[in-house]
Amino acid sequence: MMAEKLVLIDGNSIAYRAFFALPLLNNDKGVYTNAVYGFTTMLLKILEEDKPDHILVAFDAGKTTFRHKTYEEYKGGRQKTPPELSEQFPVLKELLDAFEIKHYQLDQYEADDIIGTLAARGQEKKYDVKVISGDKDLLQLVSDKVKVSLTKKGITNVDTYDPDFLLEKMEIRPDQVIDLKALMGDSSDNIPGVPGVGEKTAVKLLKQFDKLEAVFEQLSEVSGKKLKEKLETHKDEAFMSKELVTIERNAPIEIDLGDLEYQHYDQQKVSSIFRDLGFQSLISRVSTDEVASHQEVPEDWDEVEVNVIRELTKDMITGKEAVVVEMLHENYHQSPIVGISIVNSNENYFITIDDAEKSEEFIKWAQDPSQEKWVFDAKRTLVALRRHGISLQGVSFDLLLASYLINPSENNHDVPSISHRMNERAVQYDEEIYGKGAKLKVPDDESIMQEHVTRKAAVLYKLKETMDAQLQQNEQYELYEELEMPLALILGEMEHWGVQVDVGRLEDMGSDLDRRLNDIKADIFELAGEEFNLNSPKQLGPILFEKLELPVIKKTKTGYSTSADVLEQLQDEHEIIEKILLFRQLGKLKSTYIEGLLKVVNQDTNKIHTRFNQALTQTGRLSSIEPNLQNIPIRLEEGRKIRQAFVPSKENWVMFASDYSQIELRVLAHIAQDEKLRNAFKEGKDIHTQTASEVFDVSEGEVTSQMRRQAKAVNFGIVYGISDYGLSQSLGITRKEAKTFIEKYLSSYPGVKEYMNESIQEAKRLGYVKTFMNRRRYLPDITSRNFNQRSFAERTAMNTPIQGSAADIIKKAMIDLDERLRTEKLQARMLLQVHDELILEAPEEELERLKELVPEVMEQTVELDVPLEVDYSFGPTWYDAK
DNA sequence: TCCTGCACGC
DNA sequence: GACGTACGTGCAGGAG
Repeated sequence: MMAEKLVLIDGNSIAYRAFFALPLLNNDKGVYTNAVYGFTTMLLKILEEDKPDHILVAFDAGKTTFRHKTYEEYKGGRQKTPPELSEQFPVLKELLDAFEIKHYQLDQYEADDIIGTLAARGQEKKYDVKVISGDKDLLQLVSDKVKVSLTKKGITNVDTYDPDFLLEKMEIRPDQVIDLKALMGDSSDNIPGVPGVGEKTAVKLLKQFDKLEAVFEQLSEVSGKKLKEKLETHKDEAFMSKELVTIERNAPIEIDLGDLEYQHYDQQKVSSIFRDLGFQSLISRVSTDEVASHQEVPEDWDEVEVNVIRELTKDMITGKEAVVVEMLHENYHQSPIVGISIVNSNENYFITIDDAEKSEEFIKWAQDPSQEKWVFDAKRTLVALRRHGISLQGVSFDLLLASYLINPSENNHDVPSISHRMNERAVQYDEEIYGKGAKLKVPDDESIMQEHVTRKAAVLYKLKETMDAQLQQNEQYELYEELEMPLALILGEMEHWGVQVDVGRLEDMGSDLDRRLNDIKADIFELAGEEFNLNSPKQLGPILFEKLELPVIKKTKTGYSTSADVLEQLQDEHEIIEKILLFRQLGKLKSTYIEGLLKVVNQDTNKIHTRFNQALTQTGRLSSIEPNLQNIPIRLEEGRKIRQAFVPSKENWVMFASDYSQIELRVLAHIAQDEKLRNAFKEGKDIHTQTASEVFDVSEGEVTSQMRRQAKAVNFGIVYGISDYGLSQSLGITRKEAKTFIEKYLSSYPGVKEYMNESIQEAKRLGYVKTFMNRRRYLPDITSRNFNQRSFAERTAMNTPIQGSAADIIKKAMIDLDERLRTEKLQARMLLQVHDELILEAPEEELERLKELVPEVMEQTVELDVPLEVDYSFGPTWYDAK
C-alpha cells in the first residue's frame, strides 16, 4: 500500500515570498491580493501534483516566542511586515477555510516548530511528509521520509530536497544544517553565529570535523590562526545560535494528524472567493472540465428572459439597442455566427444568423446609421456581419474599447469580467458555457447558449451609461469617440479587405530555404561529430559547451544559453557557430514566415486577413495576430525578401508605404520643450549624429560611425524606456558605462531631463501618466519599496507619454486619411499599420496623388512644435516599397 | 496543454 | 548588493 501523504506549508514564509515576488496587485475593491494570489497558485499546484491525504498550513503566532528567552534580540532589526502584506493574512485564512484546509498557529512558537513537530509525528506513522517553505532552516527536517521543497525564483518554482539532493547541493547532511547555521549565523533572523565565518568556511569545518561540538573539541586542529581565534572568542554565540535555529519537534500541539485529513473542497465556495478577489484566471482551475451547462449557477443568479424570434419587426426596435453577435471561435474572419441577441429597454430578443439574413427589417435596421447599436468589440461585430453582406452602421458604443481606455492594465476586457468590476449582474465566462479546446461546442440545450448571449447583451445595455460617465469623468470621451471608435471601423475594413499574397513565390522561397537548411544541418552534424535536434537549445548546449568545450558565457535556468548574443561572442572560437546562427536565421524564416503565413492564407482568395488588437497594449499601440503582420522581416536582406510575396490585390495596382521619421523623438522634443532637440528637428539634422555630437562633446563633423551607432542606441533607449542594463546589453558595454551615457544625454538635453523628472512626479501625484489625447496608464508601482518595480514604473512614466502619443498621432492620421480617400473618391486602400508606418495598395494612376496626399495627411494630422516628417515609397511588391 | 528559449518587428 | 529589467507574436521542443 502507498504511504499516506502529509503536506505541511509554512504559511508566513510562502506569503512573504509571494508578496515580494509579485507586483502589488489589488482587486476592484482596492484590497491588496498579491500575496494571496501567489500563495493560491502554489497551493493549487500542490493539490494538483502532490494530491495530499493530509494537509496543514502553519503560521507564526505573535511577536515573542520561547526563543526570545534565550536571546532577546532574536529576529531583532527586522523590517516590520508591510501593512500591505499584513492585511492579506486574514484573507488568506478565509481562503484556506473555503478550501477546507486546516491552518494553525501556537502561542510562543513559530510556524517552523509546528511543522517540525507534525513532521516528526508523520514520520513516526510512516507517512510521506512534504514541507513547503522559503526558509532554508527547514532543511534540518529532511530525512528519508521527509522532503522539503524550497521556493526558488518566484513561488511555484521549487527545489525539493531529500538527503541526497541536500548533500549534492550544500555538501552537508540534514543534521548538519543546524551546525552550519550556528557557525555562519543568519542576519535576517539576527542570529550571530561566528563573525567572519560564512557559508564556505562553515562547510569546510563541518567536512573536517563533522559536528559543531567536534570543531570546538579539536580546536587546535583548525587551520588558520585568525579563524581559530574567531571561533574561540565566539564559542558561546555559536552554541546559542545552534539552540536558536534548532526547530522544536515536540511542541505542545493538541491537533491530531487525523484532523488534517484533506477532503475535497467546495468548488462553489472557492470560485466565489476567487471571483471576489478578482482571480479570474484561477477559476477555471478549480472548476471541473465538464461543460458548464452542468455547472451550478451562483446564488444571486437572476433569470434573463429570451424571446427567440424568426424575424425582426419595426415595433421591436427603439433606436438604442445592445447587440451581441455570438461566435464560438476567436477568429472572427472564419468563425460561424451562432446567433444574435438584441436587447433594449423593453425586451430581449434572440435570432439566428440565418433568420437575420432573411429578415428585411433586420438588414434595414443593421445598416441604418441613425439606429444606435451598442456592442462589445465593434470591429469583431462589424467584420462578422460584413461576411454575411451586412454593413453594420450606427455603432455608438463599444464596451471593449471603453473598458480598455478607462484602464488598459486590466487584462480581462471581456463581458463577465467588466460586469463584475462594474458591479453589474453576474455573467458566466464563455468557456463555462461552451467548454474549450477540442470540447468547444454549443450546449445540446440551445436555450443555455441563447440565455448566455442575451445576458451579455443585457449587461452591455446597462453598462453603456456607467462607462460613458467614467470616460467623461476621465476626460477621455473625445479619445474614445473621435479616435478609437472611428478607428475600430477602419481597422475592421482593413482586416476584412486583407492583403494579397503571392503563394507561389512563398512556396518557391520555402523549397529554396529547405535545400539550404539541409546543407547547413549536414555541415553542423559533421562539425559536431554527431546528429541531434538542432532546434533544441537543450540538446545544442551540451554539444557546444561540453563536447566542443566552448567557453560558457551565460546560463539559463534550464541549461546553457545558446542565444544569438552568446553565439556571436563565440564566433571566432569554432566554425560551427556561424553555421548555427545561419541555421537559426533561415529556420525562423521557414517556420514562422513561410509556413506560418501559408497556413493562414485564405484558399479561395489567396489573401491574408490579420486581426489588429486594439485593446491590448499598455501604450496604445496596436498589435497584430494570426498572422502578426507587424513583424515581417526587414533588417536582413534574406528575410526582407519575404516582402516580395505581399502584392497588390488587383492588376496594375501598386504597394505604397509611408512612414514617420523619428516620430517618438519628435514627440519628445515637443512635450519636453527641449530647445536643442527642437532645433535639431527644425533644422532637419540627422538626429543620431546630433545626439552623438552632444554626448561625446565633439563637433558634428567629428562624429564617427561608432559614435553615431552608440548615440542611436541611446535614442532607442529613450524611446523605449530601457534601463542602463538594457542599454549595456544592446551596446555590449558595462552597466556603468551605459549609465554614464544616459546621464550625459540628459545633461545635454536639460529640457528632456526636466520632463523625465516631471513625468515621474506626475505619476506619483495622479497615479497615472497620460498621452496627448488623454490615454492613461496607471503606475501603482511608482511608490513601490521594491527597487525593481519602482524603477520599472519610473521608466514607464517617462516612456509611455512618448510612445503613447506617437500611437495617438498615427491613429488620428489613419482616420484623416480614410476620410480623404473617401472624399477624393480614390480607390486606394489602407492595408496595414506597423506602429509608425502605413501600407496601402492603389491603382497606378492614383500614385501621383498619393505621393502628395499621404505624407501631407500624416504630417498635418496634429501640429507640434517640431515638424513631422514622412517618407514614402512604392513598387510592385511590399519589398519594393522601401 | 503549458512553459521555456529563441527570434522577428517597432 | 542582488534583484531582473521596452512592447508585442509565434515557433519548436519538452515536460506533464
